[in-house]
Amino acid sequence: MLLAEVAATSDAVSATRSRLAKRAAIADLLRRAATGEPTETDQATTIEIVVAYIAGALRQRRTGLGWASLRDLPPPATEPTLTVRDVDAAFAEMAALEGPGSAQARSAAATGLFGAATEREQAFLRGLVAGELRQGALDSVVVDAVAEAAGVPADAVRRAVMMRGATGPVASAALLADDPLAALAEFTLEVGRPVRPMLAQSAPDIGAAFEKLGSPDAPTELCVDVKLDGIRIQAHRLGDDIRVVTRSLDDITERVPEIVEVVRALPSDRLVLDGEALAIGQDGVPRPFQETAARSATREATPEAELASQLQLSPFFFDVLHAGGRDLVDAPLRERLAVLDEVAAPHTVRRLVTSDPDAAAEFFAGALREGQEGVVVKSLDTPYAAGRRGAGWVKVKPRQTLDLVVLAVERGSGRRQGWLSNIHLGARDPDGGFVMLGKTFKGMTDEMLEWQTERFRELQVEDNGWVVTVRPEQVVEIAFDGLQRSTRYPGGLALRFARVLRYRDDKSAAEADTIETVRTLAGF
DNA sequence: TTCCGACAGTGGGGTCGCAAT
DNA sequence: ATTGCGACCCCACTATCGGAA
Repeated sequence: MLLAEVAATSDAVSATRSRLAKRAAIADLLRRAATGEPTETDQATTIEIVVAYIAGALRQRRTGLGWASLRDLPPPATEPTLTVRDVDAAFAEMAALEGPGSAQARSAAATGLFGAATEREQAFLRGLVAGELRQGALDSVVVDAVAEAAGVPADAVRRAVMMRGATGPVASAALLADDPLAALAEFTLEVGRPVRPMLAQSAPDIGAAFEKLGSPDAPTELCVDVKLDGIRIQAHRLGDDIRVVTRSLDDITERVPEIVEVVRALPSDRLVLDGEALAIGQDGVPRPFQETAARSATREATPEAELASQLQLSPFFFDVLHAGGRDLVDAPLRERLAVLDEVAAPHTVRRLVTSDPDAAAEFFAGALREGQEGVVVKSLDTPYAAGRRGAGWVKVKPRQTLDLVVLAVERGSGRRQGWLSNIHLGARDPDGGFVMLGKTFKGMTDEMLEWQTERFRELQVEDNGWVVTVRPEQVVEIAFDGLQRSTRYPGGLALRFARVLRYRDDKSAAEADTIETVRTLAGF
């Protein structure tokens, strides 16, 4: 199959806002991809590549190519000749390059590939490399399209994808099998093969979380887990063979020997566990997320690094998908927790099971006093809905706010093209001026974007084509999750997950919060 | 007919590893 | 040694479509 056909489908997908029409266009592409290659193997490969590309991704996890390396492209070809397998082979080659001179070799390979692409194909490839296709369809829509093309229920495909941890192999199986449903049914949980993790929704407070999960009439018993501020881990154990992966199913086994040891010492030798890993201080208090992130991102535990850091990650498990030969994905949480306590104690997350929102609120407050991030409220009746932001789990975190001053605005892109979008935030310095603490584009409605575009044009003092600097007069109320150390900003600290609550026209910049207030909040 | 669940989009800060400078 | 880029860890929020109620 030609790359041009995939690009043409991408155009059709972009051109409509209807998800059903997007799905139909992709299903049609997949049907065509499922025929026309010489061998069954080529056929399967082609489907896998097309599934990746039309979902806006390359098959290679890392190519070393990024936005910056595509600034200067060779002149485009006039006729489309590239097949999707040519393109995949080219990226595979680039991904395999390493060592001195690799950047040049990669650049040469990219020039070769892009030089063989037409103008339209170049744009499509650039979108794939940068992960910015913006056609209104990602993996979920493609999964639905696979179902349509194979003539099977979407749930059957979705479930197979969650078990396989990837869409490509599931799509080729469904599209090439004589009996697609039977082929999909063969994708079952396999110990050692990562599964897409179940995600949580969020709620502003415990009461809202209970409302989402409980029955409106009678009190409902719910599980309240402490939410830890670390990295998500999924641990697989098959005898002495242990594997640890992250939320995106990246294998980090080599980086976390201490977690491997914990799992190895558990009483069951066939396990799939879901949990969180983080660094805990000598005092038992969780270390800041930045330290956990640094520890888990360090690839080789060199002896010096080991000595220097002394920082160990501790795993805390909150779910179990398989134990001792028994699959638990479809079992209700209540049952899974009973098994979890048998196989993972004491390395489990602390929890409370209650139907009383007040008791849950007290538990939440206690978790915060311990230095934890918050809680996750869970229905005890739901199965493990992998890979979807299912309604079964709801997280609750505290929210802090500050009144800050807008120092500059950046032009928006994509659907925010034409609007001033991303605002720079400053705290007042009592000695004069403002100290920048970060930026945010979150929490803005279209109406606010419209308003702020006009407002900041009024306050404009400079426009360099990307950033519009403004007179520091507009106060904005910002919500955020916490403060972290920063080397980027002059105050040495930055806001974590800042978002706009509202613009405050009742306050002048002279009444905005000061950098001292922020420092006191941060405690450093 | 209205409501709401699921999805895509729009980017945020920090960290490491790696190649080039 | 420093710098710039790529990849990936954490993520919040709004707009929209289309099926459920």
